[in-house]
Amino acid sequence: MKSVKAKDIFFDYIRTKGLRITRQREVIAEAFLSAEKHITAEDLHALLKQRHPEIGFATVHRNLKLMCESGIAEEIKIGGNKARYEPKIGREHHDHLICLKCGKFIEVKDDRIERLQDELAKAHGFVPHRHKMEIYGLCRTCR
Amino acid sequence: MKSVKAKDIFFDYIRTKGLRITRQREVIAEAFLSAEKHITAEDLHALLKQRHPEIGFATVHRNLKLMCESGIAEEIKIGGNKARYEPKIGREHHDHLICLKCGKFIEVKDDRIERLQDELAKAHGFVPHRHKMEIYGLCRTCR
DNA sequence: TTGATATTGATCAGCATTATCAATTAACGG
DNA sequence: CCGTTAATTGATAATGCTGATCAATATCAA
Repeated sequence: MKSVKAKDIFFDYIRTKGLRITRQREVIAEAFLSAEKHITAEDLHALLKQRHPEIGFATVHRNLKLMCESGIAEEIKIGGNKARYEPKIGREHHDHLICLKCGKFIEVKDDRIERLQDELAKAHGFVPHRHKMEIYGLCRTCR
Repeated sequence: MKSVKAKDIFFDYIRTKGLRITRQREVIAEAFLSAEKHITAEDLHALLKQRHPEIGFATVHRNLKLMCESGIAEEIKIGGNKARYEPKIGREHHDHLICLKCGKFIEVKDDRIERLQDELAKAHGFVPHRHKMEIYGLCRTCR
């Protein structure tokens, strides 16, 4: 199961770094991995508050960062808004279409674009590591 | 000359909106249009301080926003860092290659990618307005 | 020149995120 | 199982950037 694997990767990362596995880390990782995509630290904290009212916001924040470091999560920043996070394990890289009106996110990927992006970087002497592409417009229901 | 045209567009926009042309607006627009690309509000303010120590940071900030509204400037936000601004008039749309080590920006454009981005949006029922593409990697000198 | 009002500059307010710190708790060795 | 060490937590303060406020000033049409 995807979420189990991701949690294992996270915990392995923690152990490798000499850090510690805590009750909070388990709870936060589980909640994050089964939560809706593109969740904010605030929303994840609110979600956790239901069953674990003792977990503080700073801890949620710290652990989202740590999950990013470990490779199981990715931070997405759109415009100047607050950061959003999505699980990354077992999921392909993708980019986003963003509706200017309702704010909806759609995940997309086009292999031809990916290939051209690599070519473009190399043509300028760059060694590409990662990229970010956002297309803003009006979605089907808002246009 | 490019910068003259841009200033005219800016001032026309100001007049059309019933706003006023001030000494500060002139100075800020000139400095911005001849400054290095990708400048921050802070750096532009520091630059202006040399000859015009009376101009406040808030005014620089406000007028960069206003120049964006008028169409002669564009705001670029990379990651969660402070906003940067670049002149837009007489310049084509472009995207950025960003060096992960030295932070250098390179402007790039690929018509094939642009076309595919439009197709991609339309294929998902989106009406594309604008997009943003950043490729992170190591530049020629840093790799 | 005058009057109406936009602008300025200094400062304050808001926000998301990060740092701080005392108290707690995980992990390890014995 | 116990005790020690140091990472972690939770509350809160600090930071950094951007926007808002407001009295004083400057613009511009009449």
